Amino acid sequence: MPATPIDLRDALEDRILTGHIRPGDRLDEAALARDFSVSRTPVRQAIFQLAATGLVEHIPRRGAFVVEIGPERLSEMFEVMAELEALCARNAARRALTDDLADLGRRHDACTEAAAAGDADAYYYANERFHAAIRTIGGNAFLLQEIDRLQKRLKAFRRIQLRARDRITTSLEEHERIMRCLIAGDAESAASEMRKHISIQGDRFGDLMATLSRDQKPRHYMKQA
Amino acid sequence: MPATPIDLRDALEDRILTGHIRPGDRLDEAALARDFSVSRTPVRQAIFQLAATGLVEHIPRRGAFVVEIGPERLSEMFEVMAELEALCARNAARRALTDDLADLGRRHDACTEAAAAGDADAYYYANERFHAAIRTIGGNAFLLQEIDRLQKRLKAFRRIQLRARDRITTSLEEHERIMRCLIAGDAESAASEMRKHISIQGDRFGDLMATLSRDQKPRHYMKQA
DNA sequence: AAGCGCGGAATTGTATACAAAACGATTGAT
DNA sequence: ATCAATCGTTTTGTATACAATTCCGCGCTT
Repeated sequence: MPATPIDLRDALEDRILTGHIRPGDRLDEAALARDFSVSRTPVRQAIFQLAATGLVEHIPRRGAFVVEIGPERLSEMFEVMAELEALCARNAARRALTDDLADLGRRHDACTEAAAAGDADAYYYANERFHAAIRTIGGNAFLLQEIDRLQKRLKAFRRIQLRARDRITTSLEEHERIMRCLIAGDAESAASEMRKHISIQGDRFGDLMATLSRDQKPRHYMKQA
Repeated sequence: MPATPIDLRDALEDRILTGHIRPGDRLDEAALARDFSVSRTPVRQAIFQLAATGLVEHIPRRGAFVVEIGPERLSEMFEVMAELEALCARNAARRALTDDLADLGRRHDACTEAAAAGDADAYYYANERFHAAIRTIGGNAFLLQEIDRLQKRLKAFRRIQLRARDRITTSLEEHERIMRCLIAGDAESAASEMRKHISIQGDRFGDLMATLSRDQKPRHYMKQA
């Protein structure tokens, strides 16, 4: 990538999301500037923007670091995510048209197929599409935007994917239940099922994190000099 | 304020939140730079940060504008806010210690007094403190952070306050109900009451907005040249 | 008179230069 | 030998200069 005149921010964000730059790493302005063949000025802009969204933490005269999220914070984020997705489901149950449900059904089928094939990657993708559909049907554009933002922040920590076979099976069952609620137009149940569905992922992820972080020592800066 | 070496961002944000700079206004880099007695560089940083949080919208070669939120978007934001506060309430119901409840009771009393005195400003403040307590008891730091961010974005449109007398009365009744749920440890009811409580505010605010916006014409830029 | 194009002024975006603060390491004292 | 202070280096933060684009108004054409 020789030059990125339009949106350097996305390029940097991408490096973080893809794990090229990892949590805890310092964002070296000069190095990034060289790397992207621009001056430090636009690099700093990008860094500050990412700091404002919460993806990186900027410490005034020390530098910017990709946020390191501990298990507790991660669990908190999943709790919020669960609530937001539950809201989508609640709205979707009320607002879904028959066409929407048909489309959703197709996406659910795709999940089923991926699960049957035991293709974890395919399931991951189909799962995303299933949830995306529900979010869209929910029809709250602002909510969608917030969910996207939160997803980005979580994605940085999704490098280690949940590929456990049994999880896919239960995940699919949960989708099944959610779908039934949506078809029935039962908003409260849809919300509650969705909340559970996401929470479980969060719990599992949290467990995994906790396990992995055991042999990772705290890496850098302290609050005060 | 002759100089703001540390955090210009907050100063700018404050100008927006206090209505000194209003929705739809363009943020003139040069003017702000003069105004704060700094160069354009830090001003631009601040603007970009605010853009990333969603308070201002930055259009590449056109400038930055304080976001103008229409009634629909506002309603969406309130819906999300209601859900987030409901989550706080749900957690608070589960996690509240007796000390927490005692403190909350005192804050509730403050609301009651303000309402009895018919002091809308005092009620507004006491109300804030009541909600803040519940959020804290909820104990999800990330959630708190998100709520703060959302509040800021809404506050820019709260210049016109809800001072209706009857609203205060019903608001107080709603607080009463929420408190009972919290004391009883009924998480689901607490969440649902809180959601209703916030939603109503949103609806009323939306109505007000819709009324006011009738004689305000669209002000600026269009998507494409 | 209305629409179009052209040119100057203003504004945004980027680069570079410089000031100030933090970091690291070497040196000196106890 | 350990700790502390100081000097040089590195890195962040700010200012300024300049390039590029957009905005705005003028005059021209039809």
